[in-house]
Amino acid sequence: MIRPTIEEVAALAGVSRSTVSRVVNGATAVSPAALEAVQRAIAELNYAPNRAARSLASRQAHAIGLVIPEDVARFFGDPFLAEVVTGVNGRLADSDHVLNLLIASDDGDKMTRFVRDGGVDGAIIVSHHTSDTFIDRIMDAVPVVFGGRRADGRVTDCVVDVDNLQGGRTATEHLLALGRRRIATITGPLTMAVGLDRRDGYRAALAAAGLEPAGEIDGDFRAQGGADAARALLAQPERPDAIFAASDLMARGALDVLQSAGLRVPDDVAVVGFDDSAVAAASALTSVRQPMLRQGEVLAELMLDLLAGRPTPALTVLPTELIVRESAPAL
Amino acid sequence: MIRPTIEEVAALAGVSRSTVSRVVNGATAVSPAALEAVQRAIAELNYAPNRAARSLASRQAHAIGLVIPEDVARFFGDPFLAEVVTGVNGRLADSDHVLNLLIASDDGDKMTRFVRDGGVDGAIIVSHHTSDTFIDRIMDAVPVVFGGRRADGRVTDCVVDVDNLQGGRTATEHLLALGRRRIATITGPLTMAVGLDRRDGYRAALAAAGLEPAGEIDGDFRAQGGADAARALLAQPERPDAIFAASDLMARGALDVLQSAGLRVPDDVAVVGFDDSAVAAASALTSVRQPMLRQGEVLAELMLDLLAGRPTPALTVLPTELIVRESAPAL
DNA sequence: TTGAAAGCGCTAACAC
DNA sequence: GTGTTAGCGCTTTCAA
Repeated sequence: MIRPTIEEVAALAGVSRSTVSRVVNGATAVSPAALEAVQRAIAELNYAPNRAARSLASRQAHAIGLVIPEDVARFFGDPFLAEVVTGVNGRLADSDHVLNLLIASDDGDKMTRFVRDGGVDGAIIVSHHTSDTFIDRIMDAVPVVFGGRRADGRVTDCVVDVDNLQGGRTATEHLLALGRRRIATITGPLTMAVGLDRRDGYRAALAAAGLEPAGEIDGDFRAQGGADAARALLAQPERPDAIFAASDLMARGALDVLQSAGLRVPDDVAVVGFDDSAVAAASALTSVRQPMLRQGEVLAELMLDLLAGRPTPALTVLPTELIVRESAPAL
Repeated sequence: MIRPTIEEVAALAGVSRSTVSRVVNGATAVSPAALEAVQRAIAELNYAPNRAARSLASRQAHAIGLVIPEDVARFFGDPFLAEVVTGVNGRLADSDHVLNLLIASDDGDKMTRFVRDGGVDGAIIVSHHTSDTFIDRIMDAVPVVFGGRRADGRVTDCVVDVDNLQGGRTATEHLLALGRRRIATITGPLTMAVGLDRRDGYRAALAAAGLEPAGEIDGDFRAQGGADAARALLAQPERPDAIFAASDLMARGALDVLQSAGLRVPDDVAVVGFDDSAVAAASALTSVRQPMLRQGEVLAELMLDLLAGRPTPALTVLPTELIVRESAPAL
């Protein structure tokens, strides 16, 4: 498998290397005749430009990195993130950038160096925490697009967020409309903006109704965390009559615990989740739907815009929608 | 953020570029004095070699790709794969290769081209199906290491497998020892060697006991698939008294269905899963443990060996172990 | 042990 | 529209 060089293509097509290069890079000014000759030669030789050479000369990697936080298992277990990645990948499919999922390893900063040394042209960061130290180091090397605001309030160029505040509020209002008065919440990590926002939406709705939270416990977005949190909630002196969990996975964990405790859902405890992922449908869970795939697509789109020097909005907020199912049915 | 070049480092250290290059690439023959001067200069300038230039000159990407099958959601949802990736990443941490997770998109072959154009030095392929067309195309471009045999029986250089046959057999024998006689299985995809092997182990154990399978249904490794399969099993004229599911996720899905159907586990139906992932522990599920992290580490290790030209075994088989919990307790 | 010199395969001015 | 000419920043013989 010897790869042909641009030189050979040029020779076969009877043109210069420059012309071949022009064709390869979306010919702006090439005669139809030359264009065709080159395309034919490329096809015949099965030519593909050498990435390293191209990067070196053009100072572009033609690759976009999507940074996966160190805790790979958590990232992989999250249906929301899977959808986001799918969206990003889909949008990038017909660009000439490849997607590289990069793991943010702690040790020696490998990922950071890769990014800084020109491994990618830009980075998409999702599922980030206040404790992530790599963010600043890659931000001053390449353009970065964030899925979700930075929880520490740092300013960033470009973020795609979901209206988590409204989502938390809607979920809680639904529970209130159902007549529930002892509403608890299982939050996401409070080191993440999503975690904070959903909780704040919950608080806002309760406050508007003149009620106090009936319990706020961090469930870390995972099923196990949700189960643990639910147990803690049940151990409280006054049992909640409703739970708003900031992710479907946590809601699902809570559902298991409620069931084991012999409590009926929604009769004894109504439950609302967040994401409207496959788990929600499978568990008849009322959930706040967020456009996961779309978020990925927008993230990719913005990155492409940024790289092309097109103007981009600093903040894009995507809407949420309450999907009502049996765990907290309509009145 | 202007990156210093090797030239500047050389100047500061008072040596030639060649010497700096030698130091950067694991100095084979550099005087202690030069070595130190260079190291000091590198530190002072915060120098890191330009990836593209390095790749171009050395014809090495210093990167290893781990190919993620198109169906991102399935890959991400699988705790086994998350562990494997963690293992690979961990082993690669102190090598000078970065790990790139690459998504095998269908359209236009983006990932394949990336690999063939020198984007990575080698590829690790896990979770592959007989229908995957990209495999052959990357195999003739770079060294490839497989997690799991190819289900179509094609010969490959280097595969790391788990003793799935034995695992399936052990699980089934345990159920037999419990006195179960109508044992059904929920298989993984039969387009994957793991799927086939675990089922064959199950069959072998039954055959040895002179029994027939009480049902074999494909559950695709996911919770939803496991639930659907369990429903199909319950719809059969004779209800199974035990189920061996080829993954914990499927076992978990089955557990839910059994519970909804008012059946007691293990009294009415005993259940054994596979993976011994977090779900198993959380659900008190008896499961066949496979060394997931270790598999990732071995995969990475072999790739590194391959790239270094060291001899590598064509097949490495890792052992499994039955972990007994309440869903199929010890006698 | 070290340096000089010749590229790696491509892009990007610049001239034609 | 097209070719010529320089490099991009590094590795790597080859001599010294």
